[in-house]
Amino acid sequence: MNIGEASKATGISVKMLRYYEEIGLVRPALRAYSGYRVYSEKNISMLRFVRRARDLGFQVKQIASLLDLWEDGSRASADVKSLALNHVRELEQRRRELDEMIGTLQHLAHHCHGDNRPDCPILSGLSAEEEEAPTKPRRNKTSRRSFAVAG
Amino acid sequence: MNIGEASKATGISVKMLRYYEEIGLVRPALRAYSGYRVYSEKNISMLRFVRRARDLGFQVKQIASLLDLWEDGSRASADVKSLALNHVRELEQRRRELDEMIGTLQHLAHHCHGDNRPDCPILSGLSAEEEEAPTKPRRNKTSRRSFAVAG
DNA sequence: TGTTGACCTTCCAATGGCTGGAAGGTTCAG
DNA sequence: CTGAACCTTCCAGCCATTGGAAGGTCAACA
Repeated sequence: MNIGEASKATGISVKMLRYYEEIGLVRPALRAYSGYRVYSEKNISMLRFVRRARDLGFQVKQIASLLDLWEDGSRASADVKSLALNHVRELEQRRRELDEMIGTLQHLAHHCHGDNRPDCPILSGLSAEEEEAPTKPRRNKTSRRSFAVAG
Repeated sequence: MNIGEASKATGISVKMLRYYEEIGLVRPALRAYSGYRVYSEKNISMLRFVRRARDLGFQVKQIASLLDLWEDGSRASADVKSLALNHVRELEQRRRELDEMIGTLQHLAHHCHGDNRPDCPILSGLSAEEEEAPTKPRRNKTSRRSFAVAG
């Protein structure tokens, strides 16, 4: 199977197949005399595994770990589970952040007339000093403020 | 106010302040004789606006549009609202995708013993051919498959 | 047999939104 | 005057991916 067929079989683009090889996520494919990459059925199932993991939002490094476990017949399922659950926690964190954004925006939009007048609570909301309790701390090193106005 | 103070006042890193200027998201700051950037209170409130928009997940291009509207006294609030609601829809789409990932992973993890034996439904799940109805179509150009096994 | 045209190869560049670091200038307190 | 804490520019890298150029290979068909 050449790279185009492998792409169709796995749902990974040709570009990505080469990229995954380049970064060492998967072992280099064998080559035909022509220099073309040749994929075995085993390669294909590995790659499908990779794609499914990507679809679940795993990063390349995590997929590398998963692949190691996948290939390791003496793995402990606990290791896989912990990796998976850690990832779930990350996804849930991202979901919480999304939820907060959606909530805030919907709240702002709800109060916006949405007509041809310029008054807009969305824009005022975005201009607001700093509303409510800041849920996540600003990623600022220090929070002391010295508001000297430069001449 | 120099760039460090502006950073503290807005919650945008010094690097980002320079970057936003470079990509044209905000107008170049005035300069002192020394070459240092000098920020006015008006700059600061613009930048705060920018940060709040980023915190709500808007991309730089969208923030540029929002800034245009913000500065345009004759804007129609409908334009702002539509921009915001479009963004909400994107966020909701991302949340749906997250939900699906989380659901699938939790389902898999739930069936994994998580002990020191190697059997692991998570890994088998990731190896699975193609489970259920594919919710989103693969981003593959064609879906015909030709599984010729290369010699 | 030659010619398409669809493949394949490598390499280099760009995307977005940042962060880091080097090399050097400025400011300010001691 | 010295030193540190700023500031400046520029260049490079991160992640996962896409795009394109320049060129080699393969299969079908005239």
